[in-house]
Amino acid sequence: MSEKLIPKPTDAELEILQVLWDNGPAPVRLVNDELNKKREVGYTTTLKLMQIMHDKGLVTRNTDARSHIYEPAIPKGQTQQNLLNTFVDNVFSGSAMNLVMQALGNHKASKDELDQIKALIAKIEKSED
Amino acid sequence: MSEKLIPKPTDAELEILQVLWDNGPAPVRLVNDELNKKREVGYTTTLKLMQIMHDKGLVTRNTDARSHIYEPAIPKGQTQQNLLNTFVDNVFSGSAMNLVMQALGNHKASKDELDQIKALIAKIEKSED
DNA sequence: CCATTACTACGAAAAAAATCGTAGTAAAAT
DNA sequence: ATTTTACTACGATTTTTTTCGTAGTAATGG
Repeated sequence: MSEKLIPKPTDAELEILQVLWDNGPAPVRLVNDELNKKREVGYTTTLKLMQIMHDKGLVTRNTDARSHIYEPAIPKGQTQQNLLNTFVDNVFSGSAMNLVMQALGNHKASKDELDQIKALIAKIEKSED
Repeated sequence: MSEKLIPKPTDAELEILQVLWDNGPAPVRLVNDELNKKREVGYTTTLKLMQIMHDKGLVTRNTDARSHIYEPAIPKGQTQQNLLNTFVDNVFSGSAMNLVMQALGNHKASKDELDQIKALIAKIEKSED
């Protein structure tokens, strides 16, 4: 028991998680450098955020070395799924299908991608018999 | 010039927009009643938010009658699309297909829904020749 | 009429999120 | 060994979002 509830990451926190997912475990310096490729952020801002994320349980860290190494506490896919569920509720009144239709309709998908989706659908249909 | 940029609605603002989209143009009272079916919110809170939304250009209003009638300034589908784009960028690194796959994979879709998607895909494929 | 009710306007407080400066200290460089 | 550099810690500020109280006023009912 005492399952600690890990909160939904905020937008700024999500940016940091993206860097960690893409680059693997990393120190603040690297994360901050990555963020600064997109927009200007102070080092201590990033540091503070990552410390907060650690408090919240969004990341774990190894403090053996002087520069602490952070990594996501929750796998990318699972976090995406959580955020997706909330988003579907908030924006599409809970209808994932509406979201899919809208996403499919407005982003142009390549033939490969469409094939992938068809394959996935086929798989779902098969497993549902 | 001076194209007024309409900002992304916040979460609380989105709840209000949902009510307006579902119910059509409505006064604050109705919106607040609807919100209170889900959670407790004070009337003046809702009023203030809707006034702010009006300032931001998210809603228009008719002030002829004593109780002002609000309506969304932007159609539901377009707002959903905007939010979807931001969400895809933030959470799926810009890949709408990844999002679709995840949404399809984890929400169980009914046969009808899958058929709808297949039809949509077929349509997309046809139009792409 | 007068009292009650139902609105809007608006300031301001409370809460949540993001940003940064300063202090302290270990490591590295000279 | 002294200076410079590179970190963490942490308080505090700023910005954004959400919430609400109070005041003023038009409409409504008795």
